Amino acid sequence: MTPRGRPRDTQVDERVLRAAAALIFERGYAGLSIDEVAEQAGVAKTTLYRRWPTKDHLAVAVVARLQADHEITETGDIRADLVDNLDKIAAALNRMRAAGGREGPSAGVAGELVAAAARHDDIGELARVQYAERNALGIALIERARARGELRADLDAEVLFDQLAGALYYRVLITGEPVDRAYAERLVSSALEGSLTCQ
Amino acid sequence: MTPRGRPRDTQVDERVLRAAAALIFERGYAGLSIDEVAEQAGVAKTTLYRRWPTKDHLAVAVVARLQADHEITETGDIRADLVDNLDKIAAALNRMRAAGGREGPSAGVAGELVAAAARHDDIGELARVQYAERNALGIALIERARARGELRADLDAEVLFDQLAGALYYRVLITGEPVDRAYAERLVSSALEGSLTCQ
DNA sequence: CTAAATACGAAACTCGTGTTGCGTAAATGT
DNA sequence: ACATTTACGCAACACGAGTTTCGTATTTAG
Repeated sequence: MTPRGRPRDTQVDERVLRAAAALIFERGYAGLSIDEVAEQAGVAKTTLYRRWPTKDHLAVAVVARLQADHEITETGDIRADLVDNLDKIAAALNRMRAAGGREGPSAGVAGELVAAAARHDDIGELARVQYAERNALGIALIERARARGELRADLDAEVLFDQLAGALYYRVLITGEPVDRAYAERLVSSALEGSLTCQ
Repeated sequence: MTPRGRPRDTQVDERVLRAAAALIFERGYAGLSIDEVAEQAGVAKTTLYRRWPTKDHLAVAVVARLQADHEITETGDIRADLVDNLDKIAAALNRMRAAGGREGPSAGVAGELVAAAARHDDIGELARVQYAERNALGIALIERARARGELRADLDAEVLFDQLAGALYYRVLITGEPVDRAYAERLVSSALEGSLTCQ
């Protein structure tokens, strides 16, 4: 069941993604020019647009290749497991934030990707599926700790994970504050131990 | 100390912002065309660019006018106070999300504004100051509840507020899930009560 | 009244994204 | 072989953001 016409040149994808990655990580999202990518990849612009219909789609493809979806580690200690997985999320966010040689509090490429998902339904749908999968893994991790008796029985696992991951994204995208392992530890402590005086 | 030359026509700001607001709320961010705004406002494009140097700046000005910064209410019951203030944040997010007649899980204009803050340092700086003020109000609210003895003494107020606000932004910008008062209540319950089995 | 300073308006311009039309290349089915 | 289908490359194009140039209008300083 090979398709009818001339097959696509598989080298095109590789060369374009490589050139685009070089540009986006050197000059940032605004410095990523489609014409320049096409030229550096030695490919016609029309060929490029056949694969990625907009600059946003191309940028998402570039970043997606580099975010090797991190494996979830599980030691059996929920505190350590949560810190570890949040730290991996934070690392991925920091990589995107730093693209383009940026330093300050700006969200960098991470902010552009949020807009890309808001602009194009297909990108948004794809991203939400990925996030849903990651959320499900985190929730499952929490549920298993609850089954072991580490966590309280009436816990809201979905909300708990939103609180943890959400705080990281909030700082990177909104307030511009740094996120690192130390922050992940504060976060997990606060969420697990609660804030009410002892009941 | 009036400045030297011809004074600016104050009607220009009003007419431009009104025209831009109409366009952005009817057609969304992509449907906001500078040429069209200038035409509908009866103003030359150069005049418009003298006030707002980019489309992003204009869009931020439009949205900023509509987000009458909500007053913080305080009843003395920290649970009710947090739910109330989170609900106001959620309402503002939902307004931005719905601009342009959008319905689905997309972040809508909210996503574009995140990117605008990432692209332009001055917008980012302005936004971060606003967020810092709002965070400070939330943290102060929490601190007063702690002083009253409602909350535990060793609590991390900064992280607690990140958890609450962050979960809202996470759902709107990232996972696309809805945020409403019911969710705010789940959120506050989870954060206040913690997740560990009783210590 | 005159000069300097600033604002407004109109038109032409640059630049980047994305599209279109057309000629050519490489595969399949009969 | 030959028609069909799809991919590639090239050039021209449409469109919107943002800039530049220049003429005109309105204000203050002297």
